[in-house]
Amino acid sequence: MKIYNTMSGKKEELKTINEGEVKIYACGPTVYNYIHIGNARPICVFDILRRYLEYRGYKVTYVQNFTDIDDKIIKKANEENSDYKTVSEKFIEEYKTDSKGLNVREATIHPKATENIQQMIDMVKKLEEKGYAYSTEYGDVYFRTNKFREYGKLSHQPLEDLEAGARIQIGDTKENPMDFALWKGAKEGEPYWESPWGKGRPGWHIECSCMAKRYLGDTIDIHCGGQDLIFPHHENEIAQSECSNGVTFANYWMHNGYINVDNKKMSKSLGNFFTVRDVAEQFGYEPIRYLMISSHYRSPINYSIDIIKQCKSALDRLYNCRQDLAFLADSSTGEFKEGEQEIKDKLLTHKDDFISSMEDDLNTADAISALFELARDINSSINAQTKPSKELCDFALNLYDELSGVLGLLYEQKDSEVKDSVQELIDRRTQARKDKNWAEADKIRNELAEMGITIKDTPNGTIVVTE
RNA sequence: GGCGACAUAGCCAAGUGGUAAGGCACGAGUCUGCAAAACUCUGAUCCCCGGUUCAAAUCCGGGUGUCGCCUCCA
Repeated sequence: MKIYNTMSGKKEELKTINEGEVKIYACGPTVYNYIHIGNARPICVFDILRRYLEYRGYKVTYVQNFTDIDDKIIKKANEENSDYKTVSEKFIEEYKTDSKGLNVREATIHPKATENIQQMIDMVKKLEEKGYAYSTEYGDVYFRTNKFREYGKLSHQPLEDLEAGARIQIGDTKENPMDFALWKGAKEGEPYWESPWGKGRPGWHIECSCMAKRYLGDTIDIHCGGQDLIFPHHENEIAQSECSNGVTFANYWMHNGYINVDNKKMSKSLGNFFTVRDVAEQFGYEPIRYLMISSHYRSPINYSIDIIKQCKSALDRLYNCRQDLAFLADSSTGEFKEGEQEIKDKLLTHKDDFISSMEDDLNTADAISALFELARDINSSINAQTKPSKELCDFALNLYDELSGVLGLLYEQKDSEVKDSVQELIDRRTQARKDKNWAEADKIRNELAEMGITIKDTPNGTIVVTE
């Protein structure tokens, strides 16, 4: 598989440290609020990366952290007259609700920053011993950026250029404006942990360096996150990890593009965000996931209600195909018939297309078009036929589920169990239609509609569409 | 100021040298008692100007426009 590596700026063939295994670290949320559509993008995209790698036979260890101690969490807790732990625990639960709704699989490990304080203290100590860190009179510890010659290698900006744009704060005790906090001395009323530098708490960047090291090792295969983490977060992680461990931190860096609103980046600070929860309540979760898949993960996406509606319609098409096929598979019998082998071969070409798209830097937009082509062939070559064999139906259904499963789509499977009372109405209507008693048939259909049940007639019987 | 991304039909969006995938919406037709679904058909000289080439949406140069990072942010 080819992956675009931010570090090199090129697509590279994925070569893992251990054959057949991939170690992935994905930066997780700071839990002080509901996630918005922009946050949902890396969550969905890298879930698909993981699913695809597993589909291709890799053993994937996927670590995604929760930042559960941070300025913003403390601020939120103060606003609500609460404490950081109450806030973070609440929003970890809310996060899990949303990610489950988006059909994102749980990470192999979901570590929390506060469960790794000792590891962070140890790493900061080590950096201090090696001369990469210094403490100040306020109990803060900073990373000495100009000691790390490669600082800026991920964002492709030499330190001097970064400095030129940096803001210097009055009263700053840093040696250099680009130095960043590894450990923050506790201010009055803030949560703290004991450390060699007094009471304090970890800086944001050190968390990820430590959790990646603890759960995946000194060098990992893929590190991923949003483009806005390239600088300074990931740059700083590299500085911390490589200076303390002495080896390359991550072999591949993957970054997803932004979700925009009216062509402006969706962000909490701009306030132009839509929460996943709100959109899901109106349209369901799945159109959000579909939106992430419908374009390449590095391209920007312009969010709008209209786009979500389009995604929903596109999903309906995929669901319709599957529903008809499943219905048919249920009622059909027998082994491959004459001519069906050709149909099978034709369907398989879409699988090849699907895989080669995914192999090319996770081109989900191209991959999903293969799924639509598969749907079209299933509709015309199987669903429209009166008596396809059971073997062909099952083959097609398995293939369809296989490919949609890699993308994590079509997970809102409708309950195929139809209530007896409903089935009875449908049977009565079927009889009425046989008798050409259209008035009675339409009356029953209206009754069903009033119950919120939509039906459609196919050559192979009547299907319940929604209930 | 430094670094970077993007510009393809009404909308969304693939395609990185050989005359434009897919989806949504619209229209026409087929099928069906009707409805729904499905199927078929219809629609783009790929932001502009040069250049390279037998051949460019695709490479090079120059414009124009939009956005991002350099500050917490996915």
